[in-house]
Amino acid sequence: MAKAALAAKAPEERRERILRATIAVVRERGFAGARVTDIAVEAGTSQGLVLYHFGSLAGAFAASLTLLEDEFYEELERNLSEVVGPVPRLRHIAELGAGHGPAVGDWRLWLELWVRAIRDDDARAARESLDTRWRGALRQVVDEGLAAGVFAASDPKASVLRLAALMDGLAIQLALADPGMTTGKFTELWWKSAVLELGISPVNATPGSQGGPKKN
Amino acid sequence: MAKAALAAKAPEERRERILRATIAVVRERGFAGARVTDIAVEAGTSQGLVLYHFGSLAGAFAASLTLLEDEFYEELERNLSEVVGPVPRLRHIAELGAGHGPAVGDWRLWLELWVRAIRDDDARAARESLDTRWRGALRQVVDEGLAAGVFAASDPKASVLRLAALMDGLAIQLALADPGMTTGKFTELWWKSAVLELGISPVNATPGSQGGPKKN
DNA sequence: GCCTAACCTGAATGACCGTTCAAGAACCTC
DNA sequence: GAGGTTCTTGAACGGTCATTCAGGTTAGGC
Repeated sequence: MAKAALAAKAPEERRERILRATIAVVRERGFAGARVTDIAVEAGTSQGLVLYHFGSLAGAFAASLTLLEDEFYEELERNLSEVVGPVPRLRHIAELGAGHGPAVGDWRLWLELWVRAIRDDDARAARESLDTRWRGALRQVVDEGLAAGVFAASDPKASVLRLAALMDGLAIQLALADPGMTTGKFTELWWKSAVLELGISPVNATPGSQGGPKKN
Repeated sequence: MAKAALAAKAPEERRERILRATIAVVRERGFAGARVTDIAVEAGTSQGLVLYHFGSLAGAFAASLTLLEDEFYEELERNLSEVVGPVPRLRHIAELGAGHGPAVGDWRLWLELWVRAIRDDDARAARESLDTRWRGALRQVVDEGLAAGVFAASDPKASVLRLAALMDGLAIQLALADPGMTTGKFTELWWKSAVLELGISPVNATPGSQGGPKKN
């Protein structure tokens, strides 16, 4: 019985292991450089199995995207639930981009996804969904702050769009290790914009005011 | 004599034609999908010649990047010189991203370059140089406005960084045809940020105040 | 008008890599 | 525990390129 249960799970576990391997390889080599063999080796199985489960390399890519989506969402939720109150949450978001959390902070993977989304429908859908969720989370924090009276925004939707886009733009420079861009700068540049955009008062805007002691 | 001059130029012209073809093909199919044959066909020559001039496909990519750089810079200069005064110039920049000018507005090509820059040194250098120039141009406009007293910025460098990054971030959505993102929205979202970031007074901030009649 | 060097071509080469396949292992059902 | 289904493997296949090459063409120097 125990053996049976274990066995029943094994194929499913293997499948997932392959999906994770796919993501890892894409992260490492990009979509363009990811080979079936790389994935098989990374997952500790054979090429054959990768194709057995997903039909083709493209199939493996597509399937790995939905895993990515799920994990991104889950991690985002977990991350934001750690912190309470609109200002600290927003600050937390500012710091999220700087590399907290493997899925969220993985900007190079994001770049890969964007480019793939130009020509691949699965990637396009995944990226769109990911982005929508991400903006939704940001929007939620903004609404909280608005309701609490600590944020002010005449057009919250536009503000969210801008803040999300700014983060992507800064992320490019972080991902490409632009000289002069660091995680610290990333956080502060974005935070300053958020303060400006949402009319956060200087009293609340100090990073140290609600978080632990921090030196940026 | 005339014949000689023409002949002397022919190989060089062909070379350049190949470089332009390379850019065109990358734009169309991406770096990952660009084949030597595609380039040869696009340029109206043979595969052999592409390799003869550039040694390898990667060589053709690299060489085409420097052409891209030059043309980008040239076009940027030309574009900005068309308009006089800091506010109209900044407004012009806001509209630049929305597709004016083939090199500047070509956001998909930009995405391709970013991803290639993750792993290719030539692309990395090209992208960095391109970005530096771009930020420099923006910085120049900002400084003009500061000197004229129509802009206010406590940290111009940071403002430029943010405005440049915001444009990249918005560009991603434009490039990927995100539902709800249009060239008009792109321009207005960026412009609003610029107004906020640079403390442009509402009197100056109205798009129509210095340009032709416009409805956004 | 030859000679040499630069240009140019497209067919041949060979490596790489996705996919197929034949065979076997594992395991569930009855 | 026999039969059948699901999983798993790795070798073999075949197609797709980048690159090489052998052989032209062109043109400028002499």
